[in-house]
Amino acid sequence: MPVKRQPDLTRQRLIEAAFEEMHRFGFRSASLESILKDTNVTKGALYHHFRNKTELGYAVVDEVLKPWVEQRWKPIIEAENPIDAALNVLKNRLEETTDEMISLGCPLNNLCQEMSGIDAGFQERLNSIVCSWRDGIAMAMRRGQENGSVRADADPEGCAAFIVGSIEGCMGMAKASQDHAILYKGMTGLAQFLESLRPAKRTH
Amino acid sequence: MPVKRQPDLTRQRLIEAAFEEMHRFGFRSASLESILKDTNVTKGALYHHFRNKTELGYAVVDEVLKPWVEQRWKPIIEAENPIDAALNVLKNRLEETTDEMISLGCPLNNLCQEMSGIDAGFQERLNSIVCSWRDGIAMAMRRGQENGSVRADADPEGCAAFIVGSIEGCMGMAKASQDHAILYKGMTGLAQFLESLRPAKRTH
DNA sequence: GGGACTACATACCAATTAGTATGTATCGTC
DNA sequence: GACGATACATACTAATTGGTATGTAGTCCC
Repeated sequence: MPVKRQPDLTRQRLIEAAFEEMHRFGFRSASLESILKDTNVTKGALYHHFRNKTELGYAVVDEVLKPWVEQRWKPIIEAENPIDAALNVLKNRLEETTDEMISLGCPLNNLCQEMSGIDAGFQERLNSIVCSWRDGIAMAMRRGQENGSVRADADPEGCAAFIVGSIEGCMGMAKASQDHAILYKGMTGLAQFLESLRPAKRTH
Repeated sequence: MPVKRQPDLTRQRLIEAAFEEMHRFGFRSASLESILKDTNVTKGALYHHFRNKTELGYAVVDEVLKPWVEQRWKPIIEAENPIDAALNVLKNRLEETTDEMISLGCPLNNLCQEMSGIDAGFQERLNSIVCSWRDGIAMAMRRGQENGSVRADADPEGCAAFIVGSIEGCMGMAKASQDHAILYKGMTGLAQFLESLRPAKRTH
């Protein structure tokens, strides 16, 4: 006899479909009907699992977007030599960024730009993701300064804000131009900046 | 006898109100009714001046957003020493960026992130703005390389893409965090990058 | 001043939206 | 196996949306 009810799976399918729909159209233009169609779930089921559209959006951020972001930048945050790690991760991210991702943009940045100014619930959740990314980089830089892989006069918080900002920004400009090459050029500039954070060679 | 009809002014008021509404809520969530309410213009008048909502949006981009952006970065593009000019403009922009602007985000970036992936008309128009900004910076850098104010081994196109990306990105992250300080930190990082573009001091 | 064109104004429409009310089948538990 | 709670399914609603049809008054030109 086949299993007829799998509430956890139903819920999971809903937030994953919602993530895609939101990535494509943004939260406010995401259509619940469209999500239901994609998942073959009914409206009754959706409103059983989520109180309203906003709660569904929050669940997407907490349960899909957050791990998605964290997993992507973990290598930098855990690295001994953050500059090497960052350059390596940047290269990998650059290679695996599909044309579709360029066209749709970074799901994190998309939501930030759409919702941060108009919904406190989204703002808090998204900011917590951005903050832990930024703080992770700053921490890695301080560790790098301790072990000598990062120059001592660099400001970890400032650099972290700049790095995160330029990554999201270059991704966004690549989306604006619908051109992968813009991302490549931007990341080359970032690589140059990262190199400048290495300690100066011994002169004597 | 008072003037009863001022079609040009009516049109201007509409696109300016639409610019504000779009800045606040994005294009798709911008409500025509709300724009009409703000301007005391009727629907008939609006649809006399614009064929549909999309054409209104295009007019906003071409006639309000484009000059708004161009005027803001003109000093860099025209400068003899682009690095000095950029640092100066950055400082000014930073000072004049209000809390409301942080909260709502850059109107250019907002629209790019919302519309580039889903409407070719917006994409082309917005991209033309981004491109002329980026190209202007690249041109200024080449000029700087010729007159010796920018190091010769820098890649103008790459740097321009990085500079524009990081400005928009840091602005976006400040919006995400709803914190002016993030913009300040990011722009400090950018200033550091710009300094690294100066020619190395003669060691001879 | 009269006709024609422009610049509006009003009222309406169809589609889509998030959300709800209510009914029913399945599931775990005793 | 009964019973209560969970997990759905169906049908509907109210509000908002962009867009249109049609009417009217100002404006310009001869």
